[in-house]
Amino acid sequence: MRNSKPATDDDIQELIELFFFAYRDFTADPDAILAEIEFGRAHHRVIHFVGHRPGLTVAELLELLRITKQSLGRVLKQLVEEGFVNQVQDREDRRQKRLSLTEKGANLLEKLRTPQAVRIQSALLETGYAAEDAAHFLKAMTGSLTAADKKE
Amino acid sequence: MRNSKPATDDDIQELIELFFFAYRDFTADPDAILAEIEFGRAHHRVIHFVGHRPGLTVAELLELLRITKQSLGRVLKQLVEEGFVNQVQDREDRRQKRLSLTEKGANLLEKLRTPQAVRIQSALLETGYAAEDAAHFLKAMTGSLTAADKKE
DNA sequence: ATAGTTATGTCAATAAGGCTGACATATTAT
DNA sequence: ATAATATGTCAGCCTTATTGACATAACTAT
Repeated sequence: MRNSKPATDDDIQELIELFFFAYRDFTADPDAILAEIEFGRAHHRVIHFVGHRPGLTVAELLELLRITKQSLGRVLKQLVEEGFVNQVQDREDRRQKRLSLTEKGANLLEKLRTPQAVRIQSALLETGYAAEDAAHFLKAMTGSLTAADKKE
Repeated sequence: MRNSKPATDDDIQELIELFFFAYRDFTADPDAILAEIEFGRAHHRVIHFVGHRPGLTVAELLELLRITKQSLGRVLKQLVEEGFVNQVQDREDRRQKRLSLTEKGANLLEKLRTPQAVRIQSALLETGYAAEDAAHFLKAMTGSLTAADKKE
């Protein structure tokens, strides 16, 4: 796939717009499910990362989400109180709380994941692209623009 | 690129997450520019679509953004008052207002577009993918999940 | 032991950007 | 004339973010 023809301004313009539409629709499906149980997108993000990185700490979660602890606070509190997320004190550093999903939380995550997985699978099938290639592109879209910290 | 190996659950999981990161970083650059002039992401969206589809009506803009007219109202009003967007009455149907960017608006759009264009160009360069391929994938990610209205 | 730092949590105030519902106006269509 | 459409606006509400200040517990260094 190397050395394809360069992108024109119009190509770029189209990609900017498509990226907006794709993300808008990508989040719309789980949003609808979340609305039923009076949760929002913020809850989804927490459940996603806690589910995917069981045992992560609050500080690590904040860094992933790039929000303040005050913002996380309410959402996390709700998730814990309603039994979606577990907090256990770390043995070595008892200030830290290790987060993980309860079974209830794992069930919700799976429910939220499904439409997004279906959407991605159909897109891969439709285009014939490998997951690897899509991942490569999205990774290249991520991070700071100054190449300095590309390894992030 | 047809018939690549099928995506595993882990592949999908990674793509879901990468999509979140990519969009987070994609919007962070213009957000920083907008903050300087006390605008938000909502202003960006309006400027983008008005710039890209000069002469579109308010109703069309609402459909693109998928928000209510009350939500659009505040943002559009600001953009018009501060001279970024023009409204002209349609000749044939004088109820309609055709929206377009002023020079000031076009300048701002260009300024906002630049970091996003740079990000996309570097991602294409880094991966060696053609803009066309990226567009194809993002289009496949867009729309309703029920194939019924795939042509949208 | 004491002092400082770290991880977490919480309170209060503020803002952006969505939402619903209601209503107003001008214009077009029947 | 009446109804429907395109737009705008008022009022109130919600979620999710922000900053700043402060509290507590636990770890680290002196």
